Amino acid sequence: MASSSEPLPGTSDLWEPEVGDWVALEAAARRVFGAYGYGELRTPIFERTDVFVRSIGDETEVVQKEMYTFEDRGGRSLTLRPEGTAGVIRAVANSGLNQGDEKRVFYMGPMFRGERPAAGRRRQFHQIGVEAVGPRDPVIDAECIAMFVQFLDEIGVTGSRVMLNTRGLGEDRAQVNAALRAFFAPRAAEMCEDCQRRLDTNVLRMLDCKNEACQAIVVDAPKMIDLVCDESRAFFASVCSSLDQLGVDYELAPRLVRGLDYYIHTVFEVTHSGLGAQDALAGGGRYLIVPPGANKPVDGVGFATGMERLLMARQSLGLAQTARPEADVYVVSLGETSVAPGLALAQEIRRSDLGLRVRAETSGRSMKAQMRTANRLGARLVLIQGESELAAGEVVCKNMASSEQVSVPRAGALAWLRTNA
RNA sequence: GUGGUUGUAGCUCAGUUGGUUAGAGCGCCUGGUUGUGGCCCAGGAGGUCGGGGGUUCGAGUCCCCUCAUCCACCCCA
Repeated sequence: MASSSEPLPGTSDLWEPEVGDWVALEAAARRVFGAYGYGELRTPIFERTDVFVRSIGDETEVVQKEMYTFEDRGGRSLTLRPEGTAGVIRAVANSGLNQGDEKRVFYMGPMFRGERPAAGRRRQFHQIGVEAVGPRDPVIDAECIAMFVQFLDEIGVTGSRVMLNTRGLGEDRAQVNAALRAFFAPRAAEMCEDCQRRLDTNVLRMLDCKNEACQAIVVDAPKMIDLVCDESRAFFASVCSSLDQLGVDYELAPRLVRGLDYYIHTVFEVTHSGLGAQDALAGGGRYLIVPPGANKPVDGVGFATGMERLLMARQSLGLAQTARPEADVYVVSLGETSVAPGLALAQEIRRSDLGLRVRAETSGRSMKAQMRTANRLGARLVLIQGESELAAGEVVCKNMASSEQVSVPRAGALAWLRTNA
């Protein structure tokens, strides 16, 4: 295929009618999240690099090898956002967050990670995310998950699973790591290379290694819930009971840890079997992030879901795409002198309150060619205004489905459309 | 970053052990109706066989390199 006109690897052009599916998804998100009192926030697509490094964690996979980072003309290091939370926290802090304030926001848009593309993984991908910033309240964690479940329900995605775990508080980290190291150290020799390295760099991650040999060992590893402090245990119990009350089904996933450093307490992932190797439909949890320029951390809970993956899930369920015709009305002109009047007629319809999508002949082709075009565009109605109609001050109005057509006075064309559209 | 897969017309794909001007279906255009679409019929346009190099009398077919696709690993949405 032609190479220079192709989009960059891991990116793509999105055309109708697929765009219609995306718009529908976005509309559903706005409706559902709005119903929970969340408002839309649009943050920049790039930020100072440290906005991401400091909140996501400089030891994480995302920061170490996946970010699109560049220098601007002033020599500042900037980065295309690899996820949404860091920017939202920066924006919330910038807008002023008083003690006791709660900011509920959602966002949607492109994110960028320099990974190798695969099923459900793109370099430019699109997330819809939600953040409740302010209170550290387990009920909000539960409500957040319930909200996403409702969203899935409304867009017809069935068969997903909610996986839930806790990471404990930051203060637990040293103790948790020590306990896990004590468990893994004697068995490290039997585990994969990555895990042997992780023993020193990131013990937590050993818990969700997918290597078979490692999994056999991990099964017997101490569970997070048993390693964290009493406060964390109580918090987690509260999240679970709230979910029960909200009627949300979930599964405990003792080995779920997630890849970003800012998480505390609740972490969750929603998986779906129709996605391929990357089976996460959404992921999120509670976090503690120090916004740039601040010295006090900000509490929050949220999640992000991948639009591409939501669409994949829908497709795996056989949910039809919403193909829609390109036009509702086509205006046919016959003869050079009738083209301009035809365009004027089209303009009149477009300016009316009918809300019809109108295409009109611009180059004076044969009637057959124009009718074919009208048919191809999916136009339900055709208005024919040739030279003889112009002379008589009339318009021939045709219903494509029934093939019936009538001649009406030019002034009555809009009225005909109103009753036949 | 590693491994595998695929790359022929706008789309989906054929293309026999390398052999003359590269094919089909769909789509598109024109005509069959001096002003009427869909169905049908006839005709037509459209291809640097992803790109570069090599082997050969001869390469879409074989070899090397490169680019891109899809998938998997890593990790994640």
